[in-house]
Amino acid sequence: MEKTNVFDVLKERGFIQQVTHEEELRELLGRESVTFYIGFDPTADSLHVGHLLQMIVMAHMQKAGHRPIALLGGGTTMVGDPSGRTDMRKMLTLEEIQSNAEKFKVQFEKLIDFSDGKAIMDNNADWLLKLNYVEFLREIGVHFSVNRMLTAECYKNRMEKGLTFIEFNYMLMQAYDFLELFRKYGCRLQMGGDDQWSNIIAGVDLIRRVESQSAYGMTFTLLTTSDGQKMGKTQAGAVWLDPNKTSVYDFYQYWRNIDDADVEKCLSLLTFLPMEEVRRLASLPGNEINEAKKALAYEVTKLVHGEEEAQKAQDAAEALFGKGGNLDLVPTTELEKEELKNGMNIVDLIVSTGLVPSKGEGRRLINQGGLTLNDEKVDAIDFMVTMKDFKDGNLMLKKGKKTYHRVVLR
RNA sequence: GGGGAAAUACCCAAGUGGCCAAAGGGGGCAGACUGUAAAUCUGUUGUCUCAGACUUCGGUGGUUCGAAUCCACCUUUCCCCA
Repeated sequence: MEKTNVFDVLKERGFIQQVTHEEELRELLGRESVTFYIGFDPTADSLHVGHLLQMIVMAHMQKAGHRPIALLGGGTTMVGDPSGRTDMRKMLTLEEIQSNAEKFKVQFEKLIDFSDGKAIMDNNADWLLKLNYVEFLREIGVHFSVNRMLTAECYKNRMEKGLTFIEFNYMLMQAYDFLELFRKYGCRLQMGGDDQWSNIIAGVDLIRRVESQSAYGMTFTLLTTSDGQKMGKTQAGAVWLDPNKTSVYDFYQYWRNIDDADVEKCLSLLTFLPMEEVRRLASLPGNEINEAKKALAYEVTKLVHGEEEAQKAQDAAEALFGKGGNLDLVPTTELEKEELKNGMNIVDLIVSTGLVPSKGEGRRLINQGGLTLNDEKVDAIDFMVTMKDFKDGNLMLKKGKKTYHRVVLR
């Protein structure tokens, strides 16, 4: 059977947004093993859902026999990418950046096989931090036209809000990264989110100019909801891949609750389910679409947290919303028996579990009829919780329709 | 370097001496309707020992019985000129 070109796979699944030299690149990918890179700026101590998409692309590419380089932006983060934002990035210290980079590594390894040189991880701090300013300007700077840079999409909105010189340089640094990786590993292709387009073509042009060799760029669609919002944001902030920052249960629930309109997109971009299956699931009518959401939640959770955890999350969800099942992964707070001896005010309890951030909100929640304790609506803010409310040492709180929290006695 | 404008709650944005915990919108949360969806409608949205009290309008001082509102200085941002 003829091997499918990974280019076509990416295209069919809807990843590709923009490509340089489309025909040429497709042919190259079909012909030989290509080393490519995607950069990740360690601006936070965990990757999030937006990065997941990029990791999945790397995995698709690796499966097709290409060699990924996950480039940690230890150097570029010192400067800050102005693309896609209207304000300046917070400056991070070198220590913060390096510590974040370490955490990224662990998360990459879940999706990408770094054994036997099948994939590479590098950090641009290694070459960017020791650059000599004048040399850099003479070698790299000469190839950039400011006039042209100013017309780049990524600087457009910054022209109104203000752009500092340090950020303006980001593009040169990223272009230089590509050149460096080309020289070091023969890297021919840079991929990234669509907001990286300007930076990517800068690198492609630089290699073509300096080395007179062909280099390519490709961007993916940004993960957005049907109404154009960036996906992976909740009221509590980003959805993180680190289970300590976003619990596995919450992670599962995030996907389980995705809009109908976004199900197909997510399935095709964030899972490895075959496209026939994706289409079948996405076209389920009416409330059967929930099956697709379950599949999505399970698959994505499995990719990030492993099969066992995904199963537990699913069990927990079944237990809460359906019947039976294992409650292990439901968010839980432990309470000392001592603390309940004289009863505990319900408002204090929900604040201490983190279900609500303040007592004021707790009272409001109860007054509006939004709190349920063991399937019974709590109707008084002075309700006292006592030992009697625990069944087998368990007490189940529900905020609104679907936020559950378990309290167990120790 | 010179001139001008601005900083308000999660975000945008009104408010120019007491009636301001601060309009309006967005967002969030909850209720109804549902399919753990969307849309829609309703309520709510500083903190606390919620009757009442306390802390908020870039910062620090000042004027005043009383300041988000007036004054001084500081910080930051933007615009125009060089």
